[in-house]
Amino acid sequence: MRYVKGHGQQTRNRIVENASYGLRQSGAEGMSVVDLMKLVGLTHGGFYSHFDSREALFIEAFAMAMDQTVAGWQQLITALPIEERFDAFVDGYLSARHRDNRDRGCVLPALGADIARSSPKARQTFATKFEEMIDSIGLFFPETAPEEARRIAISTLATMLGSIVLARAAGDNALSGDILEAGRQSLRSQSQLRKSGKPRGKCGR
Amino acid sequence: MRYVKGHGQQTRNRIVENASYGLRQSGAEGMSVVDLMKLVGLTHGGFYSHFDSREALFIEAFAMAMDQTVAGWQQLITALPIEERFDAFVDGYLSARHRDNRDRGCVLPALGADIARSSPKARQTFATKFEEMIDSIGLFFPETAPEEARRIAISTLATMLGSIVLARAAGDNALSGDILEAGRQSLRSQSQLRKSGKPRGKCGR
DNA sequence: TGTACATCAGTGAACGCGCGTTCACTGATGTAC
DNA sequence: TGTACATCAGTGAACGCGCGTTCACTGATGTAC
Repeated sequence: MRYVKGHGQQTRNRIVENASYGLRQSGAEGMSVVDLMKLVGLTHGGFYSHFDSREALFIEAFAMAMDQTVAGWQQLITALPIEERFDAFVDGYLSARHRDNRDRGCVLPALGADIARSSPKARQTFATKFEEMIDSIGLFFPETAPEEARRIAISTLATMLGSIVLARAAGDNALSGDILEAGRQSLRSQSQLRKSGKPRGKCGR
Repeated sequence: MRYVKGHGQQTRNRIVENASYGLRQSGAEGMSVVDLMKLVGLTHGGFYSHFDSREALFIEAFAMAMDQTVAGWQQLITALPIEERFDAFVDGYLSARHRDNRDRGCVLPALGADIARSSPKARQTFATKFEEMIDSIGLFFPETAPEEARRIAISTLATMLGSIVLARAAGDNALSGDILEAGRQSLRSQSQLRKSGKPRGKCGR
């Protein structure tokens, strides 16, 4: 083979990319090397020309899935005027379309629970990229103090990923719709309150 | 064997109970029949005296994990005066202890993503028991209209499970602590707002 | 320019392994007489 | 009360299967002369 220069690298990228989709679709344990290579259009033996092990690919594919997730957000976000961005982000995330398309969707609901059981390297990747996610969401709140923007970003992500996990578990029915709607309403009303400029009461201890 | 009457049923219960813990610890795919039976103190062959298949056990163990989760909440809740219940529930759920004890913790962060990939029977179980969870949380808001109590219950659960998923992925460090704290603050400030009796603005479309 | 060789992505049979599952068997108990 | 038999939870070897991984090989391309 080796048709053109850089062909090997290109194949390698295709493997990682397909793995990034397959992982989100089927979970960390759900995608075999044979199935993956079939998807790419090659036989399984060639896999080890590109990667030392399935685990090594997992690390890379997971990192790509995190990157693609953030990139998707940023693309959506920058196409809209500032004041519409947060609502559009929430509506896009908590949509039936996102619920029904695991493979191209956010990596957090798809692989979140798996990461806790993964290797230290994968978890380090998570920690680094998750900080990027937080910063990315934090841009929605330019007028808020950094520590509070960070808190809001984190709890927003938690609510969104939790809602998608529940909506996917429920399936495609009234309950699933209720779950998405509950998440949207909760995030929207919190957003509205922030916009109205009311100082939030310091609560607790 | 067969030492006493009902011994078989008792063993069966021990298998389901251990599976309910093992599933939450290791995920739907992570616990083998051999490992499970070792935990119970028996050899693997005996498993099929009690269950038709691993899948049949999964259904039952998952149902038990859902039941145990709700039962744990109700136990915690009824031990406190009404006005302290919600905060205590949130603090207990979004605690380092819960993060670090997957096997006895809430089934949603542990198995939520797996359910979407499970059999229709398991998903039906989820839908039924999840409604019980919602109703259980809804009791925290006795003065709120039922539909709104339902929405609040769902989004509260989503935020909590999402926070635990993220905190477990992060591990046991500052980021993990930030995630738990962000969830607590978000849920508390929403709770405070509801208590202050302000009519929430109908937002949207 | 033409020829011989090196390179290396990709092939596909084969490997050991752990899994879920089956099955002939064991042996302590309950039951019939 | 004592004996023979039925019951059935539990044992552990064995099964087929799919998995991740290895390896000798292929064959189109790049390179040296």
